[in-house]
Amino acid sequence: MNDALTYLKETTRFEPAAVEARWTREWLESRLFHAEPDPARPAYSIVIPPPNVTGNLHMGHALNGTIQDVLIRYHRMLGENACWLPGTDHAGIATQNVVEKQLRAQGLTKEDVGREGFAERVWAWRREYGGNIINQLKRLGCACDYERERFTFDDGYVRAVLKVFVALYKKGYIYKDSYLVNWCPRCGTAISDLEVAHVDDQGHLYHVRYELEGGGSVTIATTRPETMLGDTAVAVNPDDGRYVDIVGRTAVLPLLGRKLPVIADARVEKDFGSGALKITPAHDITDFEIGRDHKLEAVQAIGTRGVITEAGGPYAGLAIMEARRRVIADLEKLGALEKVDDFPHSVASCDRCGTFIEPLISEQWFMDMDELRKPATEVVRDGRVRFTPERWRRVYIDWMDNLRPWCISRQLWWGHQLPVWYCEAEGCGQVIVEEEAPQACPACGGRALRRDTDVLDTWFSSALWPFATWGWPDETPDLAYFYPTDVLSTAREIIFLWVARMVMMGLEFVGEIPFSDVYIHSVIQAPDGRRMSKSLGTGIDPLEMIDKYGADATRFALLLMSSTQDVRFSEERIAMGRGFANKLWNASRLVLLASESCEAARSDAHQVDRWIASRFQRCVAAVEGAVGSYDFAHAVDTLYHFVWDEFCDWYLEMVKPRLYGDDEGERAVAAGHARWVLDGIVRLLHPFLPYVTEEIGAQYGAAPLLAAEHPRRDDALLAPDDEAAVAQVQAAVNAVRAFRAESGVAPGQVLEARLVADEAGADEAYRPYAPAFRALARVDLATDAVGGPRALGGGGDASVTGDGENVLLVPGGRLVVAAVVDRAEEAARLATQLAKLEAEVARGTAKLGNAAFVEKAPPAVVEKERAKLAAYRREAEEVAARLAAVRGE
RNA sequence: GGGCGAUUAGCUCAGAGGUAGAGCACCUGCCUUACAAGCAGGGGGUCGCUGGUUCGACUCCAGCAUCGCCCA
Repeated sequence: MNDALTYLKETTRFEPAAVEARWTREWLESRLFHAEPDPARPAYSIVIPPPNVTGNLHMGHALNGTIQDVLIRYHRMLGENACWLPGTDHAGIATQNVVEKQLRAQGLTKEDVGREGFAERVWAWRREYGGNIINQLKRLGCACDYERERFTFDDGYVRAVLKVFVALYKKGYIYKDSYLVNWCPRCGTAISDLEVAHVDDQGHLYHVRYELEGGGSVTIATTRPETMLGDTAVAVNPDDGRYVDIVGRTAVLPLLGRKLPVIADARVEKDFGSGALKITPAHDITDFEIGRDHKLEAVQAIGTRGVITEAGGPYAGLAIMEARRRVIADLEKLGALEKVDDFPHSVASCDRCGTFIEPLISEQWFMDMDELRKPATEVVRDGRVRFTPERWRRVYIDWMDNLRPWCISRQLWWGHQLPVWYCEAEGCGQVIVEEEAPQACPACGGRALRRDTDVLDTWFSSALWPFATWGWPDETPDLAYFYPTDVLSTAREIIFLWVARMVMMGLEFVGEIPFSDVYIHSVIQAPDGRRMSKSLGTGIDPLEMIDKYGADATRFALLLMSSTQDVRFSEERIAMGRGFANKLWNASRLVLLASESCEAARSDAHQVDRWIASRFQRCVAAVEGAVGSYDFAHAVDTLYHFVWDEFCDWYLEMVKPRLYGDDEGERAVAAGHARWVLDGIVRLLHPFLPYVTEEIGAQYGAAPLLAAEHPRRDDALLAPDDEAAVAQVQAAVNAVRAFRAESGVAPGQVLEARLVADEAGADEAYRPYAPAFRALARVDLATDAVGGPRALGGGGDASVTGDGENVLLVPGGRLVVAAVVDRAEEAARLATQLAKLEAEVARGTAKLGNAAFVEKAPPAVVEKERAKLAAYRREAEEVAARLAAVRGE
């Protein structure tokens, strides 16, 4: 016996760890995952939604990686030239935070090492850890074209980013403006709306009285009393009768004494608090807009580090919360604090670090989206870009319809620095925006040029991912061949972060959509239904699951879990996946060891062979349909049940007698067919469970399966008659098994049985299955054609009422099983059976007794009910007769 | 505040206008030569609530409740 056979024979459990390591290595070494443009074949391409370079694989990545891998392997096996491009984005804030933390551990700040030194350290960090997440995908079995791995800071990519910036600037879409932005005092940068998280907080609503010049007062309500240091007006709604008289008067800001005009503006909600609003244009978006329209001064009371500025007078230098406490205390002393209510509200915080966001007026670069969004919305409206599940389409369109200018500048040291230079020459003020650093000012010739220190939002560069990764702006063969890509598979919040921006940029710069399908996958929650997150301690590491159960098992479970919008993580399902991989491995051992040397060869000589071939076609069709509609849960569920329930539990059990029989020719036919089915299963399953299938395929020379052909459905192999016949045999075997278990007949005991057919020929259908009955039900089956229905227990047929004989109703007749059973137990068994049958008869009688049903239901449904009722009646009568006989009546 | 989704067995989830399903857990019996990570059998659910449509609703419609997510 050779080594391979010994391995197969001795490995009674599929052990993933060693197998996975070996195949991962071989796959990578063989460059199997690599693809090159080949005009002779259709392209199928996916770009990975680039994970954060500082990230580690979490469940969402694992699910998304599995989905993309299924698609890539599936399409590759269909003969398409499939390429999955991996990579990471440079994650401005996150990476800067990581490296700053590293510096802090050495007692340094980024200012200590300088901007260039800092960049060097980021690159050093990236060289060491930046490959983590992509390497983790390898453990999942992901067939990425790793040779094509890209990073948003690759040289070519940087060129693309600068080109896009310059082009959009020259079109007038990108501009610099002073505007209220979300400012993170801890990160020290502006961030976009999408980087702001809203968290519920139990706050307070402070009612503060502002005196009016010339007598009287107005009471305003605010949740952030410290911002009053930046107040420049008091506003009321023009329709608010309570306040019409004071509009145009002047209020006096308590504590600072600043004079505030009382203005009327429709944006003030009459129902909020007292109906009068303090206006702080520098620190609130609504106030900013009101201030702009009323030409109010914007007093910046809070600085970029979250500290009160000089404008705050005696409070200058205080941190925000401390300033709030002092302001409240001082207002109280003044008697200006009228009351404080509990007030639950939501607070904006930085998505990255959790610090409360300060809306702040500052000079930033913005990108106007008005022109870009129109075509990007249109391609979704007209279906050129499809969303699955379809409901996300509207989410995309709604978001697009409400787009505001995008703040694209960040005050970070890690990112694509703006290609913007300012001429420092006295009185020149020229702004130069070019891809290449200018030598001199084109306006005045001055050589003193200062580059803008801001960098671009990471998503500005990620938006170019579907085409910059293929070599754009150069017109590369890769770009021509692989773009547009086929599908972007991602999480729902990414619809805004990337999907929308990728579509806009793809249309603007390549003139084509970046992908035709967007698949939005499930969110995997913690087992208790909470969000899976590291900070909550609810995260579950997919790599631990892979270590414990194997990559195939993990993939299987993730796919099975991926059916709805949110789904709870279930480790049991991973165990289920492990069981499945093991089952498949063992079924393969049976087939391969039963026929050490034979070729897969389909045979249609036996009904059971035709049956499994037919069932397999149905499975292939179901998988094809499921993958085609991104319904991965159904695909794996179908495969699981076909392999386990039909192939293992029925087909292999029924084919065993032939596989182990004396007839050599018959053995070869059975083994050849079993191998044919096994090979089909292995190829069909490969995109889902790549490791175990590859390991099995290698045992008979089919590996690498990625280069094999995916099974195509062949309707010529569908055999409904054979399926119906085998279903009868299954029902008969089940009847015997149930009888044995319920009657306490020893499992090992072989029983004699005769089939009494109701209809001529019914026994013939069973005759070829005598060996199967012995193997599956442990009965020696003799068939006995007696023709025509006959009553039981009427005294005319002693054989079916004799002692030690038991009648089981099976399709097409009755099975008379010889077994001495306890009469009382048998009577109880029959009584239970009779009760069930009588209940069915009652149900059917009632239904057919309903005139409305008979009149209005489709005739086929009524007919079906009638037939069922007749069958139940007959069975009930027979069981009743048998029961009477057993009871000796 | 707006939107989306979920609510089915003890748990995690499928399903679907015509008699409720799986895996795990549980009970009974089996180490039957591929697999005890297995095999066979079994118990267990007024399908969140209230109305409506229909001959018939777990399924379709409306409202409500609870939970979750996304957006503001």
